[in-house]
Amino acid sequence: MSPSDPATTRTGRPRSTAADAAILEATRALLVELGWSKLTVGDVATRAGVAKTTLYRRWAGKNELVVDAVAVLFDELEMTDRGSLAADVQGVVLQFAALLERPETRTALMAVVAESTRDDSLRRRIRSAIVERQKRLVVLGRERAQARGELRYEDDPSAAAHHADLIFDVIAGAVVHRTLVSAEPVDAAWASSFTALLMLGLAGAQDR
Amino acid sequence: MSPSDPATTRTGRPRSTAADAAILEATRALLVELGWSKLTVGDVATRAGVAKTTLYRRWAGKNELVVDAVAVLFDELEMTDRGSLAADVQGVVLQFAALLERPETRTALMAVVAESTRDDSLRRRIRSAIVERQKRLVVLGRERAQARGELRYEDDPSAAAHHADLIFDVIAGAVVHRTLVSAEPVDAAWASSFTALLMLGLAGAQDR
DNA sequence: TTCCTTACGCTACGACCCGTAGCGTAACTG
DNA sequence: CAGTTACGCTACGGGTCGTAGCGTAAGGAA
Repeated sequence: MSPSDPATTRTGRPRSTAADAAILEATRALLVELGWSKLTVGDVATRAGVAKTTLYRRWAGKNELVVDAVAVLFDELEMTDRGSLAADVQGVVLQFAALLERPETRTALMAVVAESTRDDSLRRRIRSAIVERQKRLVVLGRERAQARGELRYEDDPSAAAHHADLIFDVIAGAVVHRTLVSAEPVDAAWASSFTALLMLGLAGAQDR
Repeated sequence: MSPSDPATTRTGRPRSTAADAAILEATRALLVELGWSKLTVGDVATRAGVAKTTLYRRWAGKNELVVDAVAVLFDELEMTDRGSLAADVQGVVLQFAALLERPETRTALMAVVAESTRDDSLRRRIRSAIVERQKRLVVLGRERAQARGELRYEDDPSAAAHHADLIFDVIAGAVVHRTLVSAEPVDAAWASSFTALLMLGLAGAQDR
């Protein structure tokens, strides 16, 4: 996470971990105040009480900085066992939606994804810092459902991985699209309808 | 679409519709070559063979310009009747995925959505120019499925609209997320798995 | 035709942001 | 203590933005 890892730096003055924290904190604050497009690296450095050169020693630019600044927010996501697959899905949907309600993530998430379409290293950074964190919840929820007998265990491990990826894209994609593209709230009612659709399918969801 | 609408301009020299077309075409070409972040308004004007001031007379800035330039690509989307709801879903998924494979849309779509989180007028422009165009397909597919007897007719028109919105967010969201966030291809196999999930639900999709 | 109005191409401009270089100083190591 | 790296600061060239001002071009109205 923080670029000041003493494992690589043996001698000389060590990187200030306080500067790391101040920079990331300032980045989040300015994302709230200004949004992605008006955020400048110089502003972040000033707000953090740090020289611009200090910031550039740690991050290559705005993209990488914002990814790291926002990534920690995804640690809030957790998968409490709610007793059934449907309840777990609904819970994770509402948690993820709450995260996307925050102005930092709202303005930053799609922006860095857009940038990543032309920058492979940025895409990998997003994957490891953000995407994998969310996907863990899906894998965990699936395992719980299998233990409950709500879902079958897959024989083929490759098919199981593909299935988990599919579920992940459907859940995360629907919430993101609803929030940022359709720009309508993910409330309990929507989460309930979505969960029903996911559990029962198009035809089945109409008959509940 | 094109900002040169003679309805408002009565007297004086009319706007050049050729300039409109050249600007939008140049925008798409430079989106392919440079991507969203490195695209500059000055470059577009030069490529279009037009003065920068001419461009600014028509569009407020990069955001609005790119939305209009990309919007026409969504006219390609069409809903041919494939005989069943599942086939229609799979068809529309593959069509939308093909659109997202194009470098113009790939780099531009999420970027303007990200911008729109802080710009209401841009959000409305995206909605009318892009989102509504896609949503029509969902509404049409639903009506066909109802006519076939695959889906029930809803009594409450408000519930029907919510249901269509939900389906739209699920389909479009999953395809976008798979393509741009997970950065993996939407091929026939994925489309088939997704369609099965949407038709049968989580448990049902495992038993096909 | 002659006027009036608006669009066009061109140039120039201040403002802003980027990313880096160079310097003297600070902090930690052997 | 000497060696090494980080820090704050200043300054800079390069690029983009969005606008103003000019003379000219292309239509409509008297």
